[in-house]
Amino acid sequence: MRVKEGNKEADILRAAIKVFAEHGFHTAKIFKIAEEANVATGSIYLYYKNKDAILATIFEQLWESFANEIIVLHGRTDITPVEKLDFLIDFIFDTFSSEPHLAVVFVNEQQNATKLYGKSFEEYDKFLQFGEKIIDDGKNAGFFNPNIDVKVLRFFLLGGVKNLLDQWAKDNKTFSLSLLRQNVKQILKRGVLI
Amino acid sequence: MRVKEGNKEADILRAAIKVFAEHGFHTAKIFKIAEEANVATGSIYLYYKNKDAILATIFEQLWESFANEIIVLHGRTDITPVEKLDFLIDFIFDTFSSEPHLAVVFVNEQQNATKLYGKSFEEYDKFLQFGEKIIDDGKNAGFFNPNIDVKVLRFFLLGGVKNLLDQWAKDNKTFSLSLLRQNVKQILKRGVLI
DNA sequence: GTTATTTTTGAATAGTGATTCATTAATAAT
DNA sequence: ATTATTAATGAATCACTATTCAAAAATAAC
Repeated sequence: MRVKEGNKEADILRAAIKVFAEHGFHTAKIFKIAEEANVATGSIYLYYKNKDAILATIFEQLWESFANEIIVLHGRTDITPVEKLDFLIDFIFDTFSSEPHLAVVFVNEQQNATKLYGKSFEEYDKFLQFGEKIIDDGKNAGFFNPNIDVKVLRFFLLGGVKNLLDQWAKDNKTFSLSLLRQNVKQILKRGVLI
Repeated sequence: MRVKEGNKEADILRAAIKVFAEHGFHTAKIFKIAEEANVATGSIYLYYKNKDAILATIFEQLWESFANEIIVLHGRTDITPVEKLDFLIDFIFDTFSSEPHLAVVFVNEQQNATKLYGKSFEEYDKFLQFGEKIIDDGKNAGFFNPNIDVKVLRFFLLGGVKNLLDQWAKDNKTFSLSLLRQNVKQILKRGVLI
């Protein structure tokens, strides 16, 4: 009996992230992903049902990781809601700075991914839900301005961070990510006025 | 001699914005756009070279409008840089709230549009460039915090607003846009802390 | 009413690339 | 060494849809 060597499933996913980032989901060729993963075209279908399933897996894993992190943060009692937001921003920046291709896919292919069913929705919803809780806690504890709508903050922050990371990844990482995240935290907390 | 009736070119563009918003650029069918515009499939090619060209035109027109607005704002001497930012946010919100489909296309198809050459780059660059100028002016005049990187602010703000509008459009416009824009302005200026 | 000119149509074409599957390769078991 | 079983291959298939273009329709000019 023959046995599997290496981890082709992971190789393919890694390759797909790269190719999706470079070409976009729809213009990315399965052939190119196979090449990048050092497998034959057909092998991809041994590990993934089809092209859509590859994208779905990328988002599933990503949102799962984000949801897990935010749930842990929400549960902590040793830090304030303000610090929780800080750590969340750190986590997002850390994730994408170690995988720039993933940042690009995350920003550009959400729409395509949204069309596919599955676990990704659950985890994404969880992420939003606990983000909302942290902000509500922050309001109740008197840290955050109660006039600011929680949905607005949630989407504005997420969208702003996503766009920044996308630009950073496309700009070949020329500007410093740590400056970037400092700035985001500052804008968020204090605004831009003197 | 036969003469053109109506404005098919504009009809097609309008239809394309709708179909692109609903299905995404790559899964949008030319046939569907034609149907939506009440023309035959082939007629589309009398007015646009190909599918790409339709998307390019959408972005060209949009960025041209944004660039024009920001240039006028930048030139005004009767308002402060803070007010200029305010008005810019208003302009963006006004544009997209009157055309929700356009908001969705704008958010999701930028990557596809970026691949196409042409005027759109120029106008987009102009937009960013004058945005930068307004912020620099604001720093020099002592309104804005000089520690905040102008590129960060620019992309963060743009990304945040884009994401908000996208959610708003997809959410069938259930929440109030004017609340939304108030919140954005407030977060931007004062942050979220009390 | 006929002709000339321009617009519009929509079925046929043609290119593309995702997916399949018959074949080959590799290893384990005996 | 042989057989059984699973992994991997990649050329062939097949579905899909953007684009083309020959024909039809509409109007203007006379």
